[in-house]
Amino acid sequence: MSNLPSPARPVLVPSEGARAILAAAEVLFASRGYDAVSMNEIAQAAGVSKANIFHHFSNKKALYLEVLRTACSNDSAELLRELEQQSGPVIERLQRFVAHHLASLLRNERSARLIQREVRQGSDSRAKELAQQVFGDNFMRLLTLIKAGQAQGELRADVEPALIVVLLLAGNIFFFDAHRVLRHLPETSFANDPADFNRQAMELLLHGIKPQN
Amino acid sequence: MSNLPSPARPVLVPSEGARAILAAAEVLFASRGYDAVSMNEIAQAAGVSKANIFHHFSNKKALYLEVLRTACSNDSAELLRELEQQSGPVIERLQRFVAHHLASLLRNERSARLIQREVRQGSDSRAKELAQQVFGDNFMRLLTLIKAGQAQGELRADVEPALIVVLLLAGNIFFFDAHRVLRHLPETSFANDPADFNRQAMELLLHGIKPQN
DNA sequence: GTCTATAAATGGATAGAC
DNA sequence: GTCTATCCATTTATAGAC
Repeated sequence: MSNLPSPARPVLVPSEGARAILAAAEVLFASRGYDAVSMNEIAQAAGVSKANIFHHFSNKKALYLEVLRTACSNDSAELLRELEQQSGPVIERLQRFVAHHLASLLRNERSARLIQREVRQGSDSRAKELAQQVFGDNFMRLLTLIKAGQAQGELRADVEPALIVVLLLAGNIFFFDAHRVLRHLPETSFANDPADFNRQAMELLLHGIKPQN
Repeated sequence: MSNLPSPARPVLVPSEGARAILAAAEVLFASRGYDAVSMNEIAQAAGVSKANIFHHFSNKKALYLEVLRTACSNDSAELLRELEQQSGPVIERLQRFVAHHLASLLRNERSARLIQREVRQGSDSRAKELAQQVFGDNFMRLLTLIKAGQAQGELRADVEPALIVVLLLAGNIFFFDAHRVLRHLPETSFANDPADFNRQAMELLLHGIKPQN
């Protein structure tokens, strides 16, 4: 996969056929990955001819990148909005964000899977692109939120803020990835209840697993 | 993908050619996934003819499952050994395990990626198989370790033990998946130093991110 | 924009000699 | 066990009519 399409590109309004193709492709690419899905299959799912796909998209890779691009911008925009509209104590804001983030992952499962695939198997230059164009804004906003909490004494000041961000996200993403497997392991009732997982994980992260003296 | 091969299967010693094929296939499947890799490619990488692969393995899926099976048993065995040889205070044992686990993920990057792919895109019945046959033992051992810590007062008793296990693993797996991307985000010096990440993350998980009053 | 028909290449898998 | 040669289905992509 080559570069992520530049955001300053002229975005034409897609025709009805094109939208049907994009929607069908998103479902298929997300659930089985780029290589396992054929253009034939996409055409059938979209209810158009295979040649019609090549009329709207120059080749398979271009179609995939278009699917990926819209997934990225949708998800990213949604989370950014959430982060901006926040108010109140930092801890509560973090709690709301984390809950919203996990719910958003589960609700937009397809986009999330697409993006994660890129994170994991993309090249090094692609990792940089993703960091800057997709995750950069959200990450920095979380960072400043946490620094604000530290400045006000709501959070410990002797911890790297980025580490807190990472642990918050790690829990959510692990839950998203693994809850199907977790359910089959012992004593994991929370695996069926994302909100409950969020509550317990946040409580744990706030107070630690050591008894308070 | 059908069932994981039964562990009680008669394991014949593989010939030299078969081992070369398995090794080449592991590299390719791990880095690009099942569908993106062709038998032609594997043959070239292994330095044998394509027909020879079909002599040793009945078809592509069988080859893939064999690769996966050895990856699972190797990784799982290594971690089980680590957990069994442990002694000392529970917190220190957890710390050693977590460090060992992350190092093992990074060292055996290929096996880890193969197994993770199965966790993420496998069917529901496959998720159950993985939970029981691959992760079950390690998970339960960690569980009893944490319960021991709670019983002795080393750890808070009012937290679900499985949740602690999940958060420990989540940090490691997130680091493993995302450190390439993390490196390009601001203030993430720990992204280049797994041991440092482990230290800081464990400290945070032990004491929490709230100031101790 | 949409289609049918077809090209050109590659995919997994087999036959049969050595 | 290993090879060359081949089969056949499927793949991406194009040509050209409507």
